[in-house]
Amino acid sequence: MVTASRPLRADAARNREKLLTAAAHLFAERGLDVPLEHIARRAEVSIGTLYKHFPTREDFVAAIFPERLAALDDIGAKALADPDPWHAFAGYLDDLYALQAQDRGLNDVLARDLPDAPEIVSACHRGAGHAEILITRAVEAGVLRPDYSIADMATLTRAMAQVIRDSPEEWQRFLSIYVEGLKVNATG
Amino acid sequence: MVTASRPLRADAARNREKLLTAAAHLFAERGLDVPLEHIARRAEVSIGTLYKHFPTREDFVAAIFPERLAALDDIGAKALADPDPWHAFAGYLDDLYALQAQDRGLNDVLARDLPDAPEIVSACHRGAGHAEILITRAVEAGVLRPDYSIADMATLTRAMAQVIRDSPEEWQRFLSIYVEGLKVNATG
DNA sequence: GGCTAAGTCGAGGGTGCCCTCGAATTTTGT
DNA sequence: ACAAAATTCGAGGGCACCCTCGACTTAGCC
Repeated sequence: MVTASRPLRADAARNREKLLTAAAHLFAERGLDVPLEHIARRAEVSIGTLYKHFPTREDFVAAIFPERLAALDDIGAKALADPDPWHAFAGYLDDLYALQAQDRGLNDVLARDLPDAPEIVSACHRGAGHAEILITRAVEAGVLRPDYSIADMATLTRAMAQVIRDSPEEWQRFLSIYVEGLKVNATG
Repeated sequence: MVTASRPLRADAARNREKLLTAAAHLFAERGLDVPLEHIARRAEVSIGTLYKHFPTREDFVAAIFPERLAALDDIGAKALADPDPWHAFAGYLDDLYALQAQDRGLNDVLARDLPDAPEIVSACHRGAGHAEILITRAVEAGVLRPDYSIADMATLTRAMAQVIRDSPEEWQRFLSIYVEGLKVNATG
């Protein structure tokens, strides 16, 4: 399936690179919805060339985010290595949203249901896998409310995306209140 | 300032009414960003006539929402009448977001900083006044975490707006978790 | 009925974004 | 150095939305 197409011509490779870094910057600064024309301009390349290399916005997303989503695995690994189930779980949330807060584009990727690139989907699945384990552990240790689920985390993620967007200074406080509500001793 | 302009001609009054109800429905169903052309179409009135009556989108908002925001006062009054400070506070939040969940347009109005119509602003101020009292009461009763503020509620409102938008079945659960985190016994 | 002010209409101009396609240009292999 | 292949370019067509304006219609008054 994947045709091992002959290498790109020198100028094409250069332009592809320029487009990629332009898109990476603009996504991070302005989110996933930047006009493609802005990307082309910033890359100092014509709009036609942009479409030659990346026929759809999704192609940009697929090229840029899998690498960034690797950070998710790091965060997951770090949390899984933590022997304290509560600290592991809460730390995971902190790290996850800190990541989102740094990158408007990533924030969009994780908040939307949309992005369909298979590599993105699988990265999210891996992330959900880690989260699942962290949740189970914390529940079994009796420190996390027993009905907590991945679905709740998905909802939280969309809410956090919004909070990060409109008040980037307050997301930590907001999260800490929510997390407080998850502690098992709080139930009742 | 307010010129007591002579009464509208019959057809004009009729059209104004049609526009208002069309806008009210569309705002509630689709949110504040519906194309004005859709409102005109639904009202069976030309786009020119729409602009005659409501030169800006804000004019629609200003005409429609003050009435709906009256519900805020009811909710506030109900909560203030509740002798249990915790129940009053938590009930206020429940009622407020239930209101938002029923009306996509209202959800937008309360989530955005934008809408500048003076009547909207004052309704929100009144709402904030009630909330302030409820917070103070609950804090003084020792049931609400003492550092909780109106600013936190504003953040919550934006977060809830998002949750309501993309998972209308889950906002109650989400809110209940958050509120759990606010109980004073939960701190620590 | 007829006059006039008030109101209605919708074509059309403006903007911003999307995407395509053929002509012009550049790289690369010989 | 040259031709073929690959790539670039950007004008321009499409679409959705915004808003205006002058020609037409109608309500309301005598």
